[in-house]
Amino acid sequence: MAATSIRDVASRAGVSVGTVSNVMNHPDKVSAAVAERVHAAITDLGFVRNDAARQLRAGHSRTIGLIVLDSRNPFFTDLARGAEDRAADSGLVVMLGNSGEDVARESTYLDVFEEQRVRGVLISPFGDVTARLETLRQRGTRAVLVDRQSEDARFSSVSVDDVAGGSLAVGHLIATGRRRIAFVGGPFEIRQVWERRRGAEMAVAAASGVSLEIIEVPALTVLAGRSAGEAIAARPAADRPDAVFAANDLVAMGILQALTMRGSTDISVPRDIALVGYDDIDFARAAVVPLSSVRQPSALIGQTAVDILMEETSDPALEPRAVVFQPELVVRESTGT
Amino acid sequence: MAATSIRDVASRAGVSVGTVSNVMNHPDKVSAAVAERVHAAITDLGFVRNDAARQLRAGHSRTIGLIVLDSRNPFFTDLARGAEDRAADSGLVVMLGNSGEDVARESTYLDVFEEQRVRGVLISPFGDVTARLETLRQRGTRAVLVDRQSEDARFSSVSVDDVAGGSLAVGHLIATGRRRIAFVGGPFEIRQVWERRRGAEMAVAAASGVSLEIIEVPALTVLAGRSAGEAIAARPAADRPDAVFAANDLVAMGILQALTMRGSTDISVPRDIALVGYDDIDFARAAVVPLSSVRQPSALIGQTAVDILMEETSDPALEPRAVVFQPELVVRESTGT
DNA sequence: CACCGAGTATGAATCGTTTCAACTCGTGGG
DNA sequence: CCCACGAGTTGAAACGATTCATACTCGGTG
Repeated sequence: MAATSIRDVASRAGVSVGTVSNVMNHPDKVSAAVAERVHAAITDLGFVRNDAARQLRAGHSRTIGLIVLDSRNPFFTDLARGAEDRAADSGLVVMLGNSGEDVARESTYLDVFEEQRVRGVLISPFGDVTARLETLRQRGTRAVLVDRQSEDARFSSVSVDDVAGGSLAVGHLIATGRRRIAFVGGPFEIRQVWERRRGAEMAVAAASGVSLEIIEVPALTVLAGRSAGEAIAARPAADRPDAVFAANDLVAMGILQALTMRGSTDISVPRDIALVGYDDIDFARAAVVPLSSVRQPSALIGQTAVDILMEETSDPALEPRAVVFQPELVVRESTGT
Repeated sequence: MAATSIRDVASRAGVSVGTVSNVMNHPDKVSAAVAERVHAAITDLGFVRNDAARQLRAGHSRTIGLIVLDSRNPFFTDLARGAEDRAADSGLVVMLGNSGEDVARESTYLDVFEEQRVRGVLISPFGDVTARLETLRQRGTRAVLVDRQSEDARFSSVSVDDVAGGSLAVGHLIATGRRRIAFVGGPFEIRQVWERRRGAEMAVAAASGVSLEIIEVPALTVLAGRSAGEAIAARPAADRPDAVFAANDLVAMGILQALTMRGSTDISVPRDIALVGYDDIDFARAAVVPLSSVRQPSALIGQTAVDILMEETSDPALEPRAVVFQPELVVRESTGT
């Protein structure tokens, strides 16, 4: 509770508080001898700058807020990692908030981040937050959407073309001879889910004799995937799809577990049902049946988002811009032979 | 850039700043009529409290710092999730820092968190941080170790008995008839790794005719595991261990990938090599061969750590205490028939 | 010898909130 | 009719770092 302040340092070093501040923030304005003495005083007293005071004066903090849909999804931890690394380059820290696909939590995090006067917010939105982000901006806090484009281009965004990804996945299934395809995903309020589905529908429409069944799940989790997989396995063989495109890898792995773990009925992946996931998380390749998946440059998304945020905060007049990466199909055994 | 302050709110509501503050922090001290007017003014002006100013006055912030060894390891994201949830109950936010098994980053995060005057630090230490944490405490910032016990009981900790876990894993391997066991893990500066190894050694010592080989890896990652697995697979069959205990599930999954993916040599898990991991992450059960693992109550660790931190900050005189959970073996196919 | 300017150092003002002692005012008891 | 009391309200002080106009110091120049 010593609570040594800059004033204590000043008096011990025999200089004024302004000088101490200069030593720390504008070393060029200070003579070597004085700097030396001040540094000695700082270490002697174990002085640690109070960031709250600094930021009160500065008007903004040294942190970036990041809100993700699911902090347990490796895709988002990779994204966060990318953001964190890039932020560190600018001496910033990332505060990670997990909305868990819950509008209340999402909103709470926005509140907290605004009270903290974060440098900016990176958000993978769940609810309809455009209005909220608009008022945020009016009050001086920028936001960049991650993993999703701003529908009306009012905010910068870094995303991946999910429609293309969906087409890629289902196009591949069709090319390998599948005809009764199921899309497993949800909730559809998540735009990414919706767009992957749209991509799937486009691929189906472009082929002939191919059907697409939509199986909605309540969340993009392994558990939800397992339930969906069990439901599929419980059907008579003739009613089952011969291929499944899951909205992300967690769901895909849940489905895979359900299909492969039931001892009695023998459903083989990929023989009976081919399976494609989305995100290409590290664990996908280590799955029971190594999972084909649509790869997104997760860390790069986080890095780019931070870059854009830094540009925008240094020049607030900048027009919002949308960076869109292209996804890439990774074929493994779950759709192979 | 409106930067509406509490003063603006006060003048618009026709009251003093003290009253506005009371409306927000001590509603009981304020008449209903005035509270009403103040709330109206707040919404009219879109006032958002400046947390920096609040915390400057209060002397501490509303955040908790958490430093983990590897933010990509599901064990730690689960732990973080537990901490985050519990913190939210007290209106706090968790700042997540990833040391990535790097002393410099770890130290930087400690610096940043101290400047931010966080409520407390939860840390899964990598380097030798006791001295550092000691000075932190002297200056008023408490720390709680997570996933590791404080050797000299100077800090509270929430951990799991890693020696017991190691014994559990290797005991199980021995009980199922394995005799040439390998422990794959590292770096040994990570105490958890060291203790799991110790547990393994104890189990081996308690049996007869069982050997334990130590294979060191540079990090607890899938990649490191894969290299180790490849090295094992490259040996002549007679030189290979008949069981492997991996220091965590990431390493185990890497090993599994290496053993199962090489087309030529046919090594079967568990027939030729049984495999046990550690942490029982969600993905372990979905692995190529569902992975036996030692389960830790990850989220509970995070929750408990926050609880302890809250207790200690509200009563700084409290003696440090160590909560130790017991691990649990989960048997799946990788060590089964 | 007075004056200049570059190079340094000073310290009061400032950021926005919370706290707290002091004040106001209406009410009920004596 | 006065006083004491309590509930409600006020406004200035404090938190600690940064900024910036001001002041000081010296060596050099006209």
